[in-house]
Amino acid sequence: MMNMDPALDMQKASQLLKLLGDKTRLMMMKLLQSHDCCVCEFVAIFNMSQPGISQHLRKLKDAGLVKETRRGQWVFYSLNRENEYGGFIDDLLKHLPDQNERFVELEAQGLRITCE
Amino acid sequence: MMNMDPALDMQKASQLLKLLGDKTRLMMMKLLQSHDCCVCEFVAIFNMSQPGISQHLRKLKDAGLVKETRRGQWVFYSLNRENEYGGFIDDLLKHLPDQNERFVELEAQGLRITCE
DNA sequence: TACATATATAAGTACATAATTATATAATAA
DNA sequence: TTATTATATAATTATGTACTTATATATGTA
Repeated sequence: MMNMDPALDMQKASQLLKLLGDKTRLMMMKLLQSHDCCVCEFVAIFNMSQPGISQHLRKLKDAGLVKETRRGQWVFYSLNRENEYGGFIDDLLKHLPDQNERFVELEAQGLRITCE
Repeated sequence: MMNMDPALDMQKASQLLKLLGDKTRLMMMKLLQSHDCCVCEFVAIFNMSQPGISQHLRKLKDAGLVKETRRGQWVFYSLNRENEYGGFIDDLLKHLPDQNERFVELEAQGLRITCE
């Protein structure tokens, strides 16, 4: 049978799984599947300090799973679709429950950043 | 879109990923996909003490991912195919490289336990 | 300019984790 | 029975991790 991730060895796979084996980071990835997010939105969603959020995002970025883009005073994070393990990650995330509700809540609180 | 694992919430998913985010346990699961294994075979495969192996197996068992069966003096471990998160686990493991080579090596060293 | 907002980094801390060695338990063989 | 093999558990230790608060940096605004 064809191996669809020839570069995904045990070492790399376990690193990725460890990274996603944290509830906050896993949910960040699921959220980013539907919307880009800035740091302050994550701070509003998770019950955690801003530095805590930034540190989780840094780990995801270091692993190549997300990208950051500054837009004005905000830094937006998005999935890195060019990541070589994207197929693995997608296959994993598709098993998780949709989190769009979180964005609806944000909107309701007026905390959604649109940033023209 | 249908969610195929209605019971797999973020909490549970991150627990499972953390469990598999260890190289030894991840490889154990991949090995068990093709062959049941007794503890001493794992000890021969991994460069780790016997208690270390037993402790990893315990965690996999506590999470319901594997089952144990005593056969004579050996305790064999196998995948728990009735596990409610089996679909998630399978989807994950299918991305990993086949490990049958390890069993070939074991056989060559005369360390494979067949246990009639 | 000075001030406010958004984000990142540094430092510290509590806790979790994965390994080890020592020991206990269970099955088998002599 | 005693000894041997296989496995599990207990105790310990070193390291890693996920937070926190404090501070630095960068952007935007008055």
